[in-house]
Amino acid sequence: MPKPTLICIVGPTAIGKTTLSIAIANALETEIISADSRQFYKEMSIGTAVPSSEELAAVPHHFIQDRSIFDTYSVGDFERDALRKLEALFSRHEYVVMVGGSGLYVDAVLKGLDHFPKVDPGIREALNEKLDAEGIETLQQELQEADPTHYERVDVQNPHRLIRALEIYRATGKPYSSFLKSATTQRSFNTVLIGLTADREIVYERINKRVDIMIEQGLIEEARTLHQHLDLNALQTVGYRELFAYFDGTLSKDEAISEIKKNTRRFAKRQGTWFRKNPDIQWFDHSTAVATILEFIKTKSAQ
RNA sequence: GGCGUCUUGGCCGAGUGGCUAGGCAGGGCUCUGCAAAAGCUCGUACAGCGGUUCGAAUCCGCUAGACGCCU
Repeated sequence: MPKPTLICIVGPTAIGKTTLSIAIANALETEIISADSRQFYKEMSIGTAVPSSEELAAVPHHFIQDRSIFDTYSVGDFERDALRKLEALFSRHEYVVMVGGSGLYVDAVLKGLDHFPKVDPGIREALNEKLDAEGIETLQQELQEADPTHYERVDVQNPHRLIRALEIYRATGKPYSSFLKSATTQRSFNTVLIGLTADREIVYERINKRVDIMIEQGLIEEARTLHQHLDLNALQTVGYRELFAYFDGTLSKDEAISEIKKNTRRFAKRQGTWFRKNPDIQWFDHSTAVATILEFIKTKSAQ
């Protein structure tokens, strides 16, 4: 029996991934797994541009708004859940489509992460407090002593990276670097990676337009209901934080909206940086006919 | 037509003879459980031409453009 195929669609935000994924899933009579780190949350819809109810009705979707902003969820959880889901789906489908703009989440499913133990959230809290109270130097110092190998490699200016390495060390007593196996994980499925792209100006235009539409659809009202939860990780999200700043009086409404556009543009740029370095991606212009892409998928998966 | 003021990188903006402000926008990049996060990094521009000077964005002249006032 041949290996099943995971068709993975990536690309910058607002390029049209959702539409393409539905067309392809439809043509192949299969289902869609979302690899979007913000569309998991049921409390957010407008700002995360989740598929519309018509789109969701057209093709079964997974990992769309299936948990709450109050849950803690990370790439590791997603890798595990997605693989389990894929196994189930591949028992009835030859193809499954995965779409998403979250590079790390996509890579977790495709290439796998090394296994790290669960860390008590209190440890991270303590590290964050240490950062606030004593500054980043103290974290750098601690890591230099605990894990000189990783200290050499990590971006020591980046508190997130420092804290991750230290929380593993504090939780296990073993250096973060000792968990890195960097062995390429074998998957039980083949992968066809499709990147959607367009000239920068076009992407930016689409982003600007989409933000205006989100505002028309009631993003401000949606954000207002979530304002009280602004500290939650799920709400460290473009489109919400800027509006929280507006509610708090730091920004005017118009400023908040143009900040959302700017931050979304920057996000798209970072997505580009991430995906560009993956040589396995076959890029298509966003105007490419679905039939052309389907043909590519068929040829590629037959190899 | 006359007189005066102004002209700095995509934008804003400091700088009044030597030591290449700064901000924003934009670009490039990093990345193994906070990832729509977090972090790193990149700009020798002074309207044009000529002159003074060892040396000019800074001084002088002409030209062009903008603005203002006068006739």
